Amino acid sequence: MATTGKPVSAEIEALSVVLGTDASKLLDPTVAKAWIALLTAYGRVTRALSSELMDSSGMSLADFDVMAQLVRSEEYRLRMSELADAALISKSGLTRRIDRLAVNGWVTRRRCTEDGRVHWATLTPLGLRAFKGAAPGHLAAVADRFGSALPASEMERLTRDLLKIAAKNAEPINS
Amino acid sequence: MATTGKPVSAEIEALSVVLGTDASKLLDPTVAKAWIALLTAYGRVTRALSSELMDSSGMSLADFDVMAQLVRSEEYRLRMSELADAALISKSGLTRRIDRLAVNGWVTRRRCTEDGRVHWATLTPLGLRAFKGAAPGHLAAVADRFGSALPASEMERLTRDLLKIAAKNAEPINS
DNA sequence: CTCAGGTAGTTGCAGGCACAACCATACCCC
DNA sequence: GGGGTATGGTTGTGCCTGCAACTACCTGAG
Repeated sequence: MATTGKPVSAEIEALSVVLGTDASKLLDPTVAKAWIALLTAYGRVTRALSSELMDSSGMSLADFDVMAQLVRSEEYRLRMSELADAALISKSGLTRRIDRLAVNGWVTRRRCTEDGRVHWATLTPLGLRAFKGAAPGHLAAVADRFGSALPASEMERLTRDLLKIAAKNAEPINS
Repeated sequence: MATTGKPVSAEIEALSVVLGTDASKLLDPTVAKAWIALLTAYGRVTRALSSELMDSSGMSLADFDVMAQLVRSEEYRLRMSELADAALISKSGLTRRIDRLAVNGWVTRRRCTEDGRVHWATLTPLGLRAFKGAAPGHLAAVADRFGSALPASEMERLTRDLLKIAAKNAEPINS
């Protein structure tokens, strides 16, 4: 997902005066702190990973995600919409991403002969090589910047908590 | 990245085949799961909050952050660079954001008389009213979508873990 | 056979982000 | 004072995002 850092939210404390009501009734300070921590951690890690990957391999984080999905697919190919769902981006976003990947020669787009609406995005041998070149460094960077911060047991708990949050907000990207 | 519903272990396996080495040596599956959970949770929550805030108050998440910083400031004003640091965005990003906020009449930008390099961004009465109108709903949305997913003790642990991750990646946005 | 309705994908548009180069001002030191 | 250097902001560029409107195509009901 993506890429460059998104906005980071501000402190929510000290708003009580302005709002005229006790802001802590609107948002528990404990929650506010956690929220800011999430935004900060996400922003810093993704910013760093994104620029490292771009520098080392010339691909964006989103490029990597898309190619990773193709790598794990049957025959290195997926339909556009499957791919969009798998990479958690919008259909239009994927169209443009595939455009760029195609320019690099990393992916081809071909119309499906059986169903003319469908287009297959297929990883090329060149794309596979690019991915192989990028993956070790990128995975190591994730391990370093994110994975090494917590012991395994804590990491598992973090995962459970984050998935609970994600589950509370389950809405498909592409409606 | 990849946030499919499929198990991460499968992903690691597929990568192992392609990479020719054991991918789990590059990235522990536990870490991979946590990383994907982080991306998913962040993406879903921010997307939802962003569109809710935009629909209800016509401001972006980043607009809200910037205005929140001004609200908590002395005399509702900050220098551009202070504000950029506080809102965790780049200087250029802030310049353009203030442009837009100024068009709405929510913020003014004035040159400092004592130091001609400095510009003060000041929240207008109109901006304050807009913020007051937006804040309760937005804070409630954060509480609902994020805060209600975990009990307080778990939320505190989550905060600690996320801050550890953030600390591992401490790099200023504006160099 | 045909036409309405659904599905797959692309495009127009509006915006968001950061980096690097750039301009203006201030400051300091000779 | 004049020139080098640091600081504060803005601009140029390029990439990213998603929604809504649109085209192309398939499919099932009549």
